[in-house]
Amino acid sequence: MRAAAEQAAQALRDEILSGAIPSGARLGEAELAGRLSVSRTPIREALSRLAAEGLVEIQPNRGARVASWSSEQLRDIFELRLRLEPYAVRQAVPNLDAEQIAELDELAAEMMRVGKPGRNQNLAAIVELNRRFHGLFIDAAGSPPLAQALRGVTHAAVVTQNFHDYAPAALLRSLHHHVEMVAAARAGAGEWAEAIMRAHLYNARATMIGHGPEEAGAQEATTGRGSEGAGAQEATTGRGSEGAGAQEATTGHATTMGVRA
Amino acid sequence: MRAAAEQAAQALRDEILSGAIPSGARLGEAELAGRLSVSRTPIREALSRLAAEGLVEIQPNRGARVASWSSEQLRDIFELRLRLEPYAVRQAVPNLDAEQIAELDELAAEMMRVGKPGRNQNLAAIVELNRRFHGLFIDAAGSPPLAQALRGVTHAAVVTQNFHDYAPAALLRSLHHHVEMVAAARAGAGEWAEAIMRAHLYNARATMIGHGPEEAGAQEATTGRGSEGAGAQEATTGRGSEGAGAQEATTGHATTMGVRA
DNA sequence: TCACGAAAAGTTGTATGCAATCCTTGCCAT
DNA sequence: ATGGCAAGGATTGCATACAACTTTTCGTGA
Repeated sequence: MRAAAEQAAQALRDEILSGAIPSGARLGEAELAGRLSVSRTPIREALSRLAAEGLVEIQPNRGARVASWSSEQLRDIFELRLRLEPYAVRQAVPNLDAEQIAELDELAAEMMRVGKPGRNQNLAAIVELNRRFHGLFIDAAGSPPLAQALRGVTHAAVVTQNFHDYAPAALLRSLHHHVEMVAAARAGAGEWAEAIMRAHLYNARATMIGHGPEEAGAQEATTGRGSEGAGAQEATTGRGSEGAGAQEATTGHATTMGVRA
Repeated sequence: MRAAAEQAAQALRDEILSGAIPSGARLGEAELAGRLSVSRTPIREALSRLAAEGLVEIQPNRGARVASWSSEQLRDIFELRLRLEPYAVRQAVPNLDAEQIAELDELAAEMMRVGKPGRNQNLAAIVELNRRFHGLFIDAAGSPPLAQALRGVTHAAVVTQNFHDYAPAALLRSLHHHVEMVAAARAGAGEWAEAIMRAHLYNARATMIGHGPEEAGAQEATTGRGSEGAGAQEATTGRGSEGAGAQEATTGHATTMGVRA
């Protein structure tokens, strides 16, 4: 897979993560092919890749849609992140060189800048910055299997984590966590960074899906629980999508994207 | 993706997991297409899927190979499994119904049968049984994100875990773990099952890659560590592969498959 | 003899055409 | 009026043809 397919995948990734294409929206192959000026073949390739990353869901003979997550799945995702990401950060800290720490510093600072309440608060920009921030730590952990396991859920969660639902106080906490994490990394204190990451995730989870692990009364007697069948229940989110006018959609931030129920 | 592609993916998965196709072997699209009697298109689709699962590695413009893991990656994989799979088992236990427990029982018993030392010890069969055993627990945990994260590493590890390297005593321990896990599940004792799974993984890791976490002296100053570039360093494992004579290869168990360095 | 380079063969990447499946719309019977 | 059914349209899945890249091989010159 190269040039066309990779490019198409990246374009779609950006559009999805930025919210230009709302979650649940249908992704017709012909439409995408026309819009991105490539054939359907690389489009299919790209959709496969994004499906593997968890960004889109493919149903046989029925096309692809932008993925969406139930609040239950969201709980699962955070449970997973809590189990892996603090560990990843601890492993990463000793591996970080000066350049990487500088980049983390820059990212954290930039997020503080664009996230500061008031006008010209650019929440959409945070999504991408945040993704790079977490991604840098994950890569630096130096464990490809760990990175692969986390990629999907950070993508997924980050998309959902559209920061629009953040209460101002929680958002500020989150941004300060980033800064503190950089400080911990610079000090070479892996366990410090790990602790902050854990707090970071708890904070995010609390705003995302009511707080607490809800450990008790969790099973609620869902008998078999048929593995993982496609659970996209008619999420046809607007978007008439006549002609090739997808440009102006880029500006509109989706408000409650990702969360299904 | 359906019929042809799914079928091709399953066929390749089986051949890889059973060891019929040795790790590191090249997977030419044309050859596979001819052998499985489908076009190259579904083959590419299948390879993409398997790459997402971590079973094959794709290098742009250079084709696909059966994945192989360095002993360092193997350590990473077990670190990941240790972090996720015991938890998965604990979550799964309350969800298991009688039928599933019966199936687990059957699988554990069957593994004891075919794994018992002596002649007609069928090690190849254990790989598949073991995969189903672990997979059943993982699915029953009821967390699609968790399942996806684990799928890759259990696949990978199970492939490597070809049981040929097991010392007889370690293999027996492993088989007894399965039986005990079923007992714990039947008793509804999630924490018991969790503990056994943890021991199970430690035991596997010890035979796989020298024991111990090797926590100290782990960083060994690998400076940048360029994210995740393709690190398949000429693993051209024999297999002249003239003509379409891939049938007889099905019988030969690869002896030290998966482990690269 | 070795190194460098170019051509050729083989393989992957992309585009397009056709077949199969699914969804929609309209009609008919109850 | 509502439910079921069939035909049409639209979309996905697969196959094949062509283009681009990579690797190998053979030849030439130092």
